[in-house]
Amino acid sequence: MAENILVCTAWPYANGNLHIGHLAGAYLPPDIFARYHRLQGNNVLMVSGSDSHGTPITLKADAEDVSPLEIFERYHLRFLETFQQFGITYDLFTHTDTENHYRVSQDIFTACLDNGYLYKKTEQQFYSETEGRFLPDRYIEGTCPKCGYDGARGDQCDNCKSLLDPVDLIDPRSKNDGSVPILRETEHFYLDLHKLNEDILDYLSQDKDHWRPNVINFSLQYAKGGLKGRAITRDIKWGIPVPLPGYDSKRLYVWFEAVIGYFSASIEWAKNVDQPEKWKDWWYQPQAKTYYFIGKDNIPFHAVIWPAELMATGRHLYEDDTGKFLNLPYDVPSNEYLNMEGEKLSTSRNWAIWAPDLAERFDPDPVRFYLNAIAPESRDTDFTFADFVRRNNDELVAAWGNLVNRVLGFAYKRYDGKVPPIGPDGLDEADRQILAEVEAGFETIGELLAAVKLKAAQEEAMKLARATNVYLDGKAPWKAIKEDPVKAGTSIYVALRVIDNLKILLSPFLPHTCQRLHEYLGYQDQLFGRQHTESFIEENGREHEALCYDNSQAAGRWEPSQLASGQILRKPAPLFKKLEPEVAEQEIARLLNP
RNA sequence: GCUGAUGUAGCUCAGUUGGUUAGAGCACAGAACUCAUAAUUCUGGGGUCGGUGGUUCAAAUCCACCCAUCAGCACCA
Repeated sequence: MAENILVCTAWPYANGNLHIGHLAGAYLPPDIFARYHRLQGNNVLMVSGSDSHGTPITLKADAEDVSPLEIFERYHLRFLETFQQFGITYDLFTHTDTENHYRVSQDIFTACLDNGYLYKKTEQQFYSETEGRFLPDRYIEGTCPKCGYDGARGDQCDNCKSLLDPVDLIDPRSKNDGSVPILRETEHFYLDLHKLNEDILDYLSQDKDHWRPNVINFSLQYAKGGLKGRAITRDIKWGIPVPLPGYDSKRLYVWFEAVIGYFSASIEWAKNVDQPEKWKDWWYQPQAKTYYFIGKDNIPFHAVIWPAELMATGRHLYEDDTGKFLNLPYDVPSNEYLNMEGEKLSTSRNWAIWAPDLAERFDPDPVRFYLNAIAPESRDTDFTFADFVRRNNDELVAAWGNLVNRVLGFAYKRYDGKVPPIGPDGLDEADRQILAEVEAGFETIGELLAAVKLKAAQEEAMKLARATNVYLDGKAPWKAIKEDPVKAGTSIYVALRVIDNLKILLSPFLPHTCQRLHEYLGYQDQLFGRQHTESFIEENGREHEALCYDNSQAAGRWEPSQLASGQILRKPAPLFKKLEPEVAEQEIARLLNP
C-alpha cells in the first residue's frame, strides 16, 4: 500500500548563496529520502522555498541600497539553479512572497485569533523619529551595560557575547543614521504558547521513538521549561500585512509565517498540477507521514512552535469536515553542523564552499556521495578537500565505479555487446549467494532509508559493491573465458544483474550516474522524473519562478532486477573521474585567496 | 550561567536490554592477480572507548563529578 510522504526542507534565507553546510545538512538528505520513497512507489510531495522576508534580507538590502525584493529575487533564482545542478528534486520550490502564501498565512493568523490563541500586548520599543519607523533590535547600537563596549547591538554584545535588551543599552543610537531613538509604545499580537503547553507536551510524549535523541530531548526539555507567548507581529514594512484594520504599519513576523510555507507550498503545488484538493492527502490523511529536514538551530521552531501553530489553527483549515485535523510533524530529522577544514563555516569571513562554485568544478554525484558520507547526522563533522578527493578516488571510483567499468567493459567486448545467457549448468552456489545478498539489500537498505539513516544506508550499499568485487575475483571470468566461455558468461550475467540491482540501491544517492549506468545496461527509459523551472502567474498578475518535478515518466522501481539475457548493451564509459591530489591544494588556495 | 547533544583506531563512523581477546570502510605494511580509471582480492599491524571516582563477578555500555566541541536560551530562524 502506497504511503503519503511529505518531505519538507528548511526555507533558505534568500540573502546569499547556499554552501556545503546547507546542502549536507538540509537539502541533500531530504532528496535522498524523497527519491527512495518515489522508487518505492509512495506518494511523495517535497516542498520548500526561499524565505523572502526576515531581518537578514532587509539588512542586506539596506547595505546594498536596493530593495529587499531585489535581494531575494536574485538569490531565489540562484537557489533554483543550485538545486537543479545537484539534483534536489522538489515537487515545488517556491518562495514566501506569493499571493498564495500571503493568503494562507493570513488565514492561519485569523484562525489562531478566532480560536483564542492570540493575545495583544503593549510594549516599549525604540522608534526613530528621523526615519519615521520602529527599529529592530539589530538596528540599534550603543554601549554594552555589562562590559562597556561601545559597539554593542541591541540584541547582543559582540564583545562580551551577552544577550541584551535594547532598552538597557547606554547611549542608544540608530545604526542607520546615528540619530537617537526614543521609546514609544507599540502593540503586538502574541501566540499563546502557554495555553498550548500541555498539548505540546502530549504531542512530544507520544510515538517519538524514531526521533533523533538530540531533537526529542531538546524539544521536551524546552516544552517542560514552560512556554511563554511569542510576539508574531512586527513594526516593519517588508512582510505580510496583518489582516485586520488599523494595523497598516505592522507585518506578520517572519518566524510565524515562514514555517507556514510548508503548508502554503503544498496548496500551491496542488493548484499548479490542477488538482486543487490534492494537498489534503498529506495534510489531512491521518496515516500520511510528514518529515522536516532542518539544521539543529531550527529545532524549537519545527518541533515545538510549528506544531503549536497547527494546533492553534484549529487544525481543520480549508476543510469542511471539522473532525479532521492538520497533521503534526511525524519526524524532524535535524542535522548537526558541517565544519570545513576544522573550522566553522562563516559567511561573513567567506569561510565556506559555495554551492555554485562547487557545481562549476565537480560533478554532482561525487559531491552528493561525499556530503552524505560525512553528513552530520549525530554530531558536527568536518569537510576537507583532501578527504573529498580520497573518498572519491578510493571508495567511489575504486569500489563502485571500477566494478561497473570492468564488468560492463568485459561484457561489451567479449560477449558481443549483449548480456550473455546463463549456461546450461545454471547458477551455482556462489552465483545464487551474491544475488541473494544484493537482493536482500532492498529490504535492509530500504529500512535504513525509511528510518532516515542515510549514511548507514549508503555504507550498506557500498558494502554490497565490495562483495561483488569479491565474487568477481572468485569467478575470474577473464581467466575462465579461455577454457569455458559459456561458464564465464554465466558469471558475467550474474555480475551484470547484481550491478543492475546496485544501480537501483545506489540511485537515491547517485541519481545522475545511475541513470547513465541504466542506459549502458541497455534500458531506454528514465529512473527518475524530470526537473524543471516554471513561471507561474498568480491572480494578482504577479509572476514567480519555481522549481518543479514531474515524476510521471519515472521508471525506476525499488525491486530486484530481472535483467534479460540478450539485452543489447551500450558502449560503456567510466561513471566517475579520479581527482588529482593537487585538486585539494588548489581548492584550499582558492579559499584563502578568493 | 542554564538546558540539550556529541566525544570509540590517522580519518569517517558501528557498537543492541552491561558479558568471551572492542568492530567496519578508507589510509598504512606484505602477498596474489591483471578483466578494469595502477582499480581488485587476501593477510597483517594499529585503540588504557574524553578524564576521574563509584556500582557490579563483569562497564565503551549504569551512576556522580569534571573537561572539550556544538546548539538553544524567546527581536536570526
